[in-house]
Amino acid sequence: MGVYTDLREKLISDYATLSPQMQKAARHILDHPNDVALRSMRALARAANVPPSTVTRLMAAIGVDTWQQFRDSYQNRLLDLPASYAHRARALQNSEADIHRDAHLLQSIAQAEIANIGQAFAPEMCERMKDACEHIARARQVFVVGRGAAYPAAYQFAYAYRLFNENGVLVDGHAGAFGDQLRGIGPRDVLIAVGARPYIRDTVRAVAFARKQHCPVIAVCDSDVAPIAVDAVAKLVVSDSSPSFFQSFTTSVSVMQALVALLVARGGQKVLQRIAVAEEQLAAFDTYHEEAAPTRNSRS
Amino acid sequence: MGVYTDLREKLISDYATLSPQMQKAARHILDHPNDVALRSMRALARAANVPPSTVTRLMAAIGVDTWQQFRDSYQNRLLDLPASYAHRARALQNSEADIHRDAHLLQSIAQAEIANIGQAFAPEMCERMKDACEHIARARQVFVVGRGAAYPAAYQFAYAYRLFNENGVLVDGHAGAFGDQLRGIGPRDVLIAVGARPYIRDTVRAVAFARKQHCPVIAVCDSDVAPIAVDAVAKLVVSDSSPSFFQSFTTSVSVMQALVALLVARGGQKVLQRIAVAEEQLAAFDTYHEEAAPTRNSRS
DNA sequence: ACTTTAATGAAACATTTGTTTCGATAACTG
DNA sequence: CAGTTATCGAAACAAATGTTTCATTAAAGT
Repeated sequence: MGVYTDLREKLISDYATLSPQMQKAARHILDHPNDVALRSMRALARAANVPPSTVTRLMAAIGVDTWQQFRDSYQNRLLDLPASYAHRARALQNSEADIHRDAHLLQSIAQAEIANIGQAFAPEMCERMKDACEHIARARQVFVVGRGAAYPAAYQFAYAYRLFNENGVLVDGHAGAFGDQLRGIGPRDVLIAVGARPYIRDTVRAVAFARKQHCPVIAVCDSDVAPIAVDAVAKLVVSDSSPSFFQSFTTSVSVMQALVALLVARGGQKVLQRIAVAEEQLAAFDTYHEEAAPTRNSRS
Repeated sequence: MGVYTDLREKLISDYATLSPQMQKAARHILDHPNDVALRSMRALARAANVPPSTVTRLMAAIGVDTWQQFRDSYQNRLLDLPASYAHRARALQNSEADIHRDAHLLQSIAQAEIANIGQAFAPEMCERMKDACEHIARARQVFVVGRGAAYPAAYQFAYAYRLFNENGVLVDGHAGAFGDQLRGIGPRDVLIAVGARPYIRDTVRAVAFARKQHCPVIAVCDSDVAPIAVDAVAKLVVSDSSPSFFQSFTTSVSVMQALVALLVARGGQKVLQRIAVAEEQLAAFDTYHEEAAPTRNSRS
């Protein structure tokens, strides 16, 4: 069981000295250790976008004679892990509390997240998501509102959406301009409102205002009868149950992301091109960090 | 096609009707399920003292088309993907594309989310989260930085953290004050940086600056060798793989939330009281919508 | 500028893989 | 008993795997 850690550590410590292509391979291995254990070397190379020879060379570079050796150590790691996620959590529940309380809490969180995702992507919800997309695709302007803990979900959608459409508005109420941003909202627009109990007044007001202007509302919330879901054309109900003290909006983020994915899939090639343009612009603005060129002369 | 529900059950129930040699193979499979997932069919046959053809025949006998299918289900069990999801997704893949393409996409997203959560909350990562909490709990000030798509994760943490501690700073670079917000950062503070490839320059710069000031860094990122993870005291690696076009930061949000939960658990009663106070304040500011009193005649 | 070196991907290579074929053997049936 | 069937394993097969080779290219050194 020590073999695995050694190889992984070696991969990390030697990373800087590796050639660019080997870095690509090493990185994929570090990020997808299970691929090493379960898939073939060639399959891994394909996934990493690297010729098979590079992987072989990488083995030599980190002092491993053969891919089989490397793979074995990763398989052992898999075998050391308790078999099942559910089993893991259950086992922890039965163990002494003090040392494992943290671990138990984390496992509970993970379990809750998975359960929430499962509910949010149940068949009926998927149908509702598709309906929601129809409305969004037809809309003149797409407003998104989410305050407090729900803000990340709203932001996430607005950020991604703006990469391929210019008619998205994140109603974030900066500088108190909460009302301003909704000015002009009407029947041909759509408002996506994110919130869960306790509902934040601003969000409820925004929904009420939109409804009064006959603007269709898509509600991402915790109940079919949530105040922001009344008369909504699509109610995307996400469970926010969490063992932690706070309500969990992570599932809302997932749902918002799924909406974006649906829109992109619907938009086809044209949307992809727009995204490419947006990315170019970001690169031109020097937004992204250029990865360090592999230090050639810094080898040990 | 057909009975994917549980191949192991099928093996057990049909065991009596199988030919002696097939029973030998079946028995070995039942006794050594991991061999199915990790080793080759021929290797398994050797271990079971059976010619390869027997295994192939066994597959046909239990109604499985190909060894690959069989092996996949055992690999999934190892990876602990909830079976229902894997199967649902696979079933949809085989269905007519046009109507179900959206459904398939959504199922893939759900599946990916669950897999990502599973990885992020693997035992080793849980250890790292606990380490990270130690640093946060000791810190004089807690800085959080995340730009672009990673912003929701950073925001989520800052928002929740501020409910029970006043030493949290969300480095969001509003009004270009990106540098200002990091002024005074030092060895007794901690910087939590969230980001994935492509890394946004601001985030990388923030990390570099913090490191120069000898401030410990907690990196929530997509790789052990991410630029923002260099020399980090805790590297929380979250996979951002997603079938959608965009990288998925939902797992990062989950991890950030888990950090908060750990901190709250660690803080005990005192923290809970502070949260109660914070909520009272919010209520006093009229932040929350008062739910309509259940109208008497609107019984469910 | 030229030489030397390192890096890279395509192709070739020998194995190994999962599957199929086919003759041999055993078991059962009439 | 003969004849049919079911079972089995060796061999053949195409497809894949992991590795090595080699020519080409890009970078460093002189």
